[in-house]
Amino acid sequence: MSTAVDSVPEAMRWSTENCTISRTMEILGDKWTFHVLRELFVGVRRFEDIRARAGIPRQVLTERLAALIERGLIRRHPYRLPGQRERSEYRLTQAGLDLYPVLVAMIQWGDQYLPLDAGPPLEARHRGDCGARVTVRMECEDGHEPAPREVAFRPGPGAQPR
Amino acid sequence: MSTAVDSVPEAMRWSTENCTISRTMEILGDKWTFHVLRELFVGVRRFEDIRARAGIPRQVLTERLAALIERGLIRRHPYRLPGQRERSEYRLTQAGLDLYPVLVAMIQWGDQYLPLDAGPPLEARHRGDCGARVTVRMECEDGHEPAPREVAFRPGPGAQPR
DNA sequence: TTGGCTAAGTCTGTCAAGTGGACTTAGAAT
DNA sequence: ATTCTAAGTCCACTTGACAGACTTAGCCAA
Repeated sequence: MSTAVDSVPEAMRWSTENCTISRTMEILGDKWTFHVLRELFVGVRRFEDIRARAGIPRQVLTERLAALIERGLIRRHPYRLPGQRERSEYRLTQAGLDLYPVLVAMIQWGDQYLPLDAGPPLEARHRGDCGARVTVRMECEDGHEPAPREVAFRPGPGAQPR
Repeated sequence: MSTAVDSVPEAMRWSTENCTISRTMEILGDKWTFHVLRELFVGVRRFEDIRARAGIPRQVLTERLAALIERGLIRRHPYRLPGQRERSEYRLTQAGLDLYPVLVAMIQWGDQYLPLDAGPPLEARHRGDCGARVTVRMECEDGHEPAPREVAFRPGPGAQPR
């Protein structure tokens, strides 16, 4: 069934140049970067451990860690195993930790649309006594909880005409 | 300052094989796929419009659209401009729309850590009368709102030992 | 009925990036 | 001196991105 002509979508009038999603994806938008972040989020912090668990080529890992440091998402932290020289661990900074909602949202989506028979392999939980499962939800400033279809992206104050 | 040896992180005992983040990133984890999704989320649905706005090579766009269709995130929808033959638009399915929290979380992070002088170029808003800004927040099942440091990823029922 | 127009591809050669495997490095222990 | 290890570099190879030209299929005007 063919549709009547929609008017040109409003978004066509605005530039994609400075889009926040693009700029965020410049940093995260890479398969390996996400694998690295996952390892750091689950507490694996050493080069060799990350490499072996995530199956990343060394060169790529070196490059991605350097990029994440430069972007301020992680920092080096020296450690020393007994009988060995000092080495570096990589830890999330506050900026990195603040990606939690992104990762939790991804897990939530994946658990819904790519479920495993055995159940979710990874769960976000409230640390400490509480221990309850953590989810993300959308909420508007008036306190509603809009369903996906009730949400729309609109140009904000920083939008540039094309 | 070097640290005492941490015990081996618990995550090291579990496989990354079936990790939900990885499996989700198989689908989303690509710069261009995200650009395509952004266009669809802001309402740009036609091949040429997406290509031109996002600056995607045609071949790549063809390939990514096919992949998104196969994964069930988008579907083709025929349309007809006056005086032209029928063509296809691409629209988000429910599965695609349910990525809203992921995109909103990314925008929220980007607006915080990669801010523009002019303000956010893109805002998520509650459609219709409300029109208020939409954000995502983490919440645990006991009703707390944990800060990032209070959240932890733990192996769930589907976790596989290595 | 020919030729032009357009959106949506397809084709091609080039070049950058990812990849697996071997090699190197720097402290510490033997 | 030699060995060990985590971290990193080097190399050759292959895959994928890329820009630009070309193709296709309906519709229209002349």
